[in-house]
Amino acid sequence: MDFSTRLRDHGLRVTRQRLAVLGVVDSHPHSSADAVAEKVRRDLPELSLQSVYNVLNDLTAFDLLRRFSPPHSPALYETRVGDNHHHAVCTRCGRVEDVDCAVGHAPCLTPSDSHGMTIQIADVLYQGICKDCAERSPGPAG
Amino acid sequence: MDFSTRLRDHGLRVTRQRLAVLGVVDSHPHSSADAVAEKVRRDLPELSLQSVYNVLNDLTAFDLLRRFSPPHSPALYETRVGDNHHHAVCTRCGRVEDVDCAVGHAPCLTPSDSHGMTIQIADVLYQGICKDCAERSPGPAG
DNA sequence: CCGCTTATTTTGAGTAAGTCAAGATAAGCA
DNA sequence: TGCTTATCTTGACTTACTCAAAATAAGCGG
Ligand SMILES: [Mn+2]
Ligand SMILES: [Mn+2]
Ligand SMILES: [Zn+2]
Ligand SMILES: [Zn+2]
Repeated sequence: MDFSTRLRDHGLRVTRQRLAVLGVVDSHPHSSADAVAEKVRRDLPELSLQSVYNVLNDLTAFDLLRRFSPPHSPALYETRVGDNHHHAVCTRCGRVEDVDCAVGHAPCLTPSDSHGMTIQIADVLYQGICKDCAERSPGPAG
Repeated sequence: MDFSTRLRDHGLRVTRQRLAVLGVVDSHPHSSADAVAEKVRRDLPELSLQSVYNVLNDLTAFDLLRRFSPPHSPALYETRVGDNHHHAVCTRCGRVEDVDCAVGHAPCLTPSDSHGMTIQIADVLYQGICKDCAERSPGPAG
């Protein structure tokens, strides 16, 4: 189902700004608001940064986008929603990779004890050193 | 082992500021920098917020503290390090609870495929509705 | 297609969280 | 006790993001 249809299905208006943001996030997963703005402006130079934030927030609320917040980084966005996949972040260069759920189907949604909380999302963030950074300087973490 | 010893073991100086911050974080796990500053100032009124950031950053780097960054929240700190435990955050009230690793001992450290990255930390962040918030208004997520 | 309604975007200001750098202070050692 | 330099404080600054009001334009009824 294309983005226009999905927007309409939620009662949201189909605007150039929303379609452009969705297109950029779709082709550049794990982009920050700034990065999205910069790329969208190649097609839509007059796009305001505020609109990028508006669009990202609205579409995240309606689950057309997914947001996650790695440490030392602005929030990142992707169109891959609903599959509870995880992320690995390189602590040296910030590189982000998708990681499928470790132990079969969404096991992370059933924690051993959650103090009576009803869990809806499990965001798993792996932190480590990516291959390139390890080759560049094989020392310990940093 | 007490905090002074652990500081010295890393070649770090033992200062009132560091001990006070460690004490507050220890008795108030999952505190933000602001919250730490406010509580430390009951004993050490002249403590600067910049020093709180300095101390939290330095001690996190030496693994005397652990930091994590829930969405829509400043970074939170705790003294419970090295056991790879996880966190559940209420999306309504922000409450944070510790959650032991779901599937035995640190399974989260071995993701199915990490694109060649050497994983060192797995931060699992469960998001949901806490018991109190659910009782207050039992509707769907918020 | 036209005009209306109101969601969306833009503009401009403002805030929260945290960093950077220079000088003052004090921890640890001789 | 005095020296060295890590640490702390002060003050300015940045980044990431929010808030509110005015301008624009999407979608609908005619
Ligand atoms: Mn992803
Ligand atoms: Mn904890
Ligand atoms: Zn890397
Ligand atoms: Zn709650």
